[in-house]
Amino acid sequence: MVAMNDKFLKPYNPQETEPRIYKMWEESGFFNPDNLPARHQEPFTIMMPPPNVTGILHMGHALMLTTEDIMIRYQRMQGKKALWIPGTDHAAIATQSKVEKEIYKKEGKNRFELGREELLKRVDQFAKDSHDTIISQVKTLGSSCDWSREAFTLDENRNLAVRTVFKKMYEDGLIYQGHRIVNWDPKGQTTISDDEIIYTEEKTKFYYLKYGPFTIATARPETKFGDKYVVMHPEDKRYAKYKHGQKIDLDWINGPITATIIKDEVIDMTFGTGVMTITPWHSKEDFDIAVRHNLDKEQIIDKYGKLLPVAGEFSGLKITDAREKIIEKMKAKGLLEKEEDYVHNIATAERTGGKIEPQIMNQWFVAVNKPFTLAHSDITGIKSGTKTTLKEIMRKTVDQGQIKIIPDYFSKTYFHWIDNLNDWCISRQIWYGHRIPVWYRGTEIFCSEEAPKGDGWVQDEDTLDTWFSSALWTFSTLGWPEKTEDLKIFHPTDVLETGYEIIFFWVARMIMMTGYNLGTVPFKNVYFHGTVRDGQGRKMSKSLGNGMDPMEVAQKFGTDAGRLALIIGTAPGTDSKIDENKIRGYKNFANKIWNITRFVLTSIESFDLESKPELTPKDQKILAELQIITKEVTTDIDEYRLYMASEKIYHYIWHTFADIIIEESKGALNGSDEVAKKSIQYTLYEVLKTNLKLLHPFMPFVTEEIWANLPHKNKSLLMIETWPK
RNA sequence: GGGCGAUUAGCUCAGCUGGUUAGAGCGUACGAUUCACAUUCGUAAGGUCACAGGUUCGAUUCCUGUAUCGCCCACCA
Repeated sequence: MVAMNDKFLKPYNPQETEPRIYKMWEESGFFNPDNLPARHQEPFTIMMPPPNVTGILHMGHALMLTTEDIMIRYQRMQGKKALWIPGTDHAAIATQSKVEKEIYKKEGKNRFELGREELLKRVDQFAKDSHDTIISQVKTLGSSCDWSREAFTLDENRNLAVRTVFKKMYEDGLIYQGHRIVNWDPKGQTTISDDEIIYTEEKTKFYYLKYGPFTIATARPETKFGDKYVVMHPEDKRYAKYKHGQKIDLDWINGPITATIIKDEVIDMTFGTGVMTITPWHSKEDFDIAVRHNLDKEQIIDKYGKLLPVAGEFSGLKITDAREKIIEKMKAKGLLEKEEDYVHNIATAERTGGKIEPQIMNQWFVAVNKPFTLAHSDITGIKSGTKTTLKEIMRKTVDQGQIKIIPDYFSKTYFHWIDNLNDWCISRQIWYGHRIPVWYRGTEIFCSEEAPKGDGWVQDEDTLDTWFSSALWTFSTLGWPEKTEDLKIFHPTDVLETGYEIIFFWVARMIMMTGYNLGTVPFKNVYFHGTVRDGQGRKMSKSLGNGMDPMEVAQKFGTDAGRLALIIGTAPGTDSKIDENKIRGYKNFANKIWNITRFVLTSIESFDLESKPELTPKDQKILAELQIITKEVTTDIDEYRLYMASEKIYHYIWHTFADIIIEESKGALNGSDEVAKKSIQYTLYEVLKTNLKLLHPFMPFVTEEIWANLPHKNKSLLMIETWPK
């Protein structure tokens, strides 16, 4: 006799169930692969892309965590030694600027008034609070990750990894210091990398200025004070009478100067007047021209965005204030020929919104094209002990198929980026982050993991780009540079699951750093998920007020429902839309399977679970079809088609199991044929059990709760049950 | 300016390597339901698979071009 738990008489209650089940999982210890039963030998690893400690999780995080949890739960049930390491990211600039803004709002102080030590104290506290919130949210979403191995990109172990890598690359000449043109953010008071720039359209004036016998066009007259080179294309017939290197005296903004003619092929003869003057200190293109012809470079704008003494009477003015005044003066001097309206893209800093002012500064860079010897290599196409470059590592690993990108078309984007890649500026003039492990004493310079002995050494003030430590994530989380057992077992990892928007920031740099430090790949597969949008396809944002809080979803509909709503219909790499109706549908589905269980358990009350009755042909057919579905679902998950797998299970449970199998079972259940009755009782229970297993990775809570209340003996937690064949 | 992707039922999308009547979910319409279901079940609605060519015995599915939309990259002074 089988007694049904009374709880099935009421509708499924996710709010009560989910926290209780999560606690049970945690206490079981099975999130940690070391505690799994002996059959779990072959490793399967995912490193969680660490959420920034800048706030709370959004639906994008929920999609990420759900996708990864499905993969991990599935592999765990497949008998893999499944490891999913969770963590958080200090997100240097993002976090510091957020805290800075708050302090300024409340106390009216900027970071320089506060001081390095005090600011770091505040940021640390903020990061800690934020971390705690995030962790509890990750748990609410059902993530079966190993909390005993949790990591933070700025903790001691990760810092050691960073220092170790820096030193090694410094000694290999792959990290170098140099006066080069960088993206300076006057608002954030730091450099940023090319990838942290966002271009926004700006309407402005385009001025045509008389420069001796020439007319030059510019949108930025305030940078023109020091311009003493005038550049044109060598084949431009209009200017054929001027010779390269020729000197010309002319009257400029603040009086007479001597200009030098430069001929260079980068000039576009069709744009403007085909002539331009250059400002090498504040323009990448101009800088390149200056380097090519060995020209002088002069700084015009300081790091606060103010004009330097070279601007004469305009010295000390902010560039925006100076512009009009300069134009007035030029007009008065008769140097302004005409002005036009003009729309162009200006570079702004992603985090602060500051207008980027290129500057020549002494910064640290990673050389991506410089050859070095890779001592040990498991990378296809690069032999151990041969010369290679970081760029080649990035290219070969994907090109040769050692890393598979899903969906495949993103590899095109990836290669395109690599082709245009320049050296990576890694130093930042902010305080929150990994401090550069370099010390100076007079003209001496010292780089190592630890500070040098002796007096008078001063450490470099700068910190590293946050992506530097992120780039080490797959191996720094496993204990590198120690040669740990974990590293041996779990690396390379199996899947990197992340958003396509960080393919360059993170994915490429992980490949580069892992190739360089370990001579291998960080992961075998990259799975990109898309952006989660609202029901109308708009990006969720605070200003639109259309954001959806995963915690509210969990509260209102249950995490399981939210998970399924995020996964079904979401092919890798494509954006997905989600609204409450969709989630409500899957909440009903959770209740549907709850009721199916109720029906099945009521129907088998007289059945002996230990027996294996003779099956009717009809029931044999049902079980055979179930096996086909099982195979299809398994293949879909193996090939990362989670959206298909989940939909198939959903469809099978609702429209085959409930609508057909159960409906048609009623006759036999209520009939007098004992053989048919026993047969369908057995079949119903088998179908239920298999479906719970198939559904578990997708809807872990409701399935585990039902499983716990099934009457058969010798069962373990559903999360470590064997995946059906 | 360069690159990538999308265009399939009212809406949101599937359709993997080309093949009999092109699918799902939601929505809509009608009907049935206190017999597992804070409901559920059944039935239905007639989409030139953006457009134009091509390859093929045969294309929504492959190729070329066009149009519209979206995303990414980019130093046009």
